[in-house]
Amino acid sequence: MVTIYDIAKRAGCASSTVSKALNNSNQVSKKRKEEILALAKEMGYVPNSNARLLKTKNSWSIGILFSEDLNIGLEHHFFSGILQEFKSYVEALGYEVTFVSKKVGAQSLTYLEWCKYKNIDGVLILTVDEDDVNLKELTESGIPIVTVDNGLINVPTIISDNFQGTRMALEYLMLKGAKHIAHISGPLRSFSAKERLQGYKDTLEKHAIGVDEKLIVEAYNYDYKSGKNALLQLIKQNKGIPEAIYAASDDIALGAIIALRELGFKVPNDVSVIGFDNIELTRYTSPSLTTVSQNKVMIGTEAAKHLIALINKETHIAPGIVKRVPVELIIRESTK
Amino acid sequence: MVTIYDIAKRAGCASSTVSKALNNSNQVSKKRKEEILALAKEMGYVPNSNARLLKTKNSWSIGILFSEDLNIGLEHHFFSGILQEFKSYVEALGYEVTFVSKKVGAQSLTYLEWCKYKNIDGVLILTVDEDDVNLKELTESGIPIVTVDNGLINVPTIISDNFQGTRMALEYLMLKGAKHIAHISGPLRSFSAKERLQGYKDTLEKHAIGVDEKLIVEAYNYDYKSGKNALLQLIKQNKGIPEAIYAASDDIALGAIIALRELGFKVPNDVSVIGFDNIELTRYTSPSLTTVSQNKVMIGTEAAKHLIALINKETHIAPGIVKRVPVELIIRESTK
DNA sequence: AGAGGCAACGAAATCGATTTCGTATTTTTC
DNA sequence: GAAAAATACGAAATCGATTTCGTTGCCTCT
Repeated sequence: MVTIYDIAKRAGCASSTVSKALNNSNQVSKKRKEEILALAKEMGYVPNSNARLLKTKNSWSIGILFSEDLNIGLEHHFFSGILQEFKSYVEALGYEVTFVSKKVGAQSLTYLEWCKYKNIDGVLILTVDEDDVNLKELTESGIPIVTVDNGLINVPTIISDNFQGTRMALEYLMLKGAKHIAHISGPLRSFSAKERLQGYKDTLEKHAIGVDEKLIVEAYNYDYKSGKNALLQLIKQNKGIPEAIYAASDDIALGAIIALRELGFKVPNDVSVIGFDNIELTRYTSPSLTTVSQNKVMIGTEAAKHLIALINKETHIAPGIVKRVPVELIIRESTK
Repeated sequence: MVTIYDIAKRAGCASSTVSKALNNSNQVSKKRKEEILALAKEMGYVPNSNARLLKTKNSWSIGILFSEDLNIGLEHHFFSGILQEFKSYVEALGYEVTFVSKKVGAQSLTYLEWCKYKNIDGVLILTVDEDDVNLKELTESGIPIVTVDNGLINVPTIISDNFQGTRMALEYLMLKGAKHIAHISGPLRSFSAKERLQGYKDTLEKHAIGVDEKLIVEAYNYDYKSGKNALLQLIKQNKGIPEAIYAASDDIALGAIIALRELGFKVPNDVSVIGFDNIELTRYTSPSLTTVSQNKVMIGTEAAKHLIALINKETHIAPGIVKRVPVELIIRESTK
């Protein structure tokens, strides 16, 4: 490993001069600079981040909190899509993105300890167990943090406009003549699931339609199987199928459609179904799915922008929802 | 930030003693150790990774090379699934996982420079542009590296058994009576696509069936649209449809099925289709897809194991394929 | 009792950068 | 041409850990 001392020796100057030259300080003459830069290149010099950061602190690195304790992995297109955009944005600014861990070698650390240990500049919370005892310590530490699609107290949050999306979905179904619209909600430990359920109730109310609790079922998870089970439950509860179903996610909607098909019902002829997410494949299913599209690109980008602003102290920590990202209704074949 | 000096002051001893106590050295008495540990906890001491690594080198961190130059993002279930497993495995051992970048602040670096700068212990190459000029420099640097599903020269590779998978798919179709089996290959710049194409030719040969070039088309990408286009091309080339199609990925297969349906053909009655990957939703499509399942869990885990072994020098760098991960044929409704 | 060995600790060097401050040289100003 | 100011550089401190090596005191053994 070649160091600034090696360069200094060959250049016949002090290491401090080399450091200044490499940092383009105006305390060193143009001639010297060029000479030192050339030498550094020739000798294959690469700075040592540890030595540098020991002095300068700010690490140019951002931690991603992606807890696997929940059943949501990186495979989940929604989160991985957001992460992708977030990563692109911050990397272009010169930040490294790294996963927040709980261990270093044999030693266990809390999230906060790990972040301090690594001198992390900021954290994006993607998924996390809200009851994790170590979470609060982190969110109250003063380290810049943002989160997406989450109901974390005191953390700036970027989230889709679940109310607007729900309203658009329901009003579209109403426009097409549906009177009794069921809702398969997401698991209600999820913040977005709660918002969509609330949006469902609000919209019905707005249209002077009473909420029929029998028309609401909760899916156990955001996946196909839960969608299937929820649909069976829905039918049992109502002794038949409603005219239309608004599901809290595409996976749930697709699961419900499969179940409907197995029971001999036709979508959309017997029942219309709307999902939420607009995952890519919903264009290709049969029938293709009418759904509320979440803007992963914008969510990821806005999260990045906000976090960077916090890091640069261009904004202060405003707990709660700092940005509602608009959604879009994509009309396809699963609604008539 | 509390340092070992702060602790030393309160404990009435030297900083070196504190360091030894924290590292459980046997050069310090049990009584002192306990006293210092207690103080450290009370004072909220967290070590400084930069100071530590400056002396000790090994960083306990592993870089992920995930180039976005290709059209493959983190959303791609295959790669994100592998990453997920890899991450779990190495994090449990105390490694941090971080994305290899090309910038630090305003400064641009090559992959290798970045890894040296960060003192990275090892690298997993997930996706990368094989023609990137900076890639060779990295792979020849001597830093422990593994890659998956790739044809990188001189890099230990973990990959699915594409030959076995292809043979199983084709022999199943033959068993069901298909004589003329077409192949929609993946983009041939992809290593796996090449292997699957070769497997196709080998298997036909083994069964004394001549290879009909008209029955082979290359999809432009691993996605639905390319599958659709490839199918149209296939029909044009053959002035009709073959009895069966073996597609190099599920996305391609689904695209082909959509195209077939739009043209009025029934799957599997008019034509059988087999995919490759076993992405989760293929169980739920209509018809559900017969496919060759790739074992993402095993690929991710094996890649992790191999990289750790390289880091610990328990094995030496063996360029080329170090592990063929078995695949499995999942029979569903898209074949008759 | 004296030699040898061990346990427990501290002083100081070290890792590789950045940064402050002092000094010598050159340039500007009146 | 002398004083003032700007420029270019180096010495040394610093960041916060680890590690080597030397020193002390105490115990053991003959």
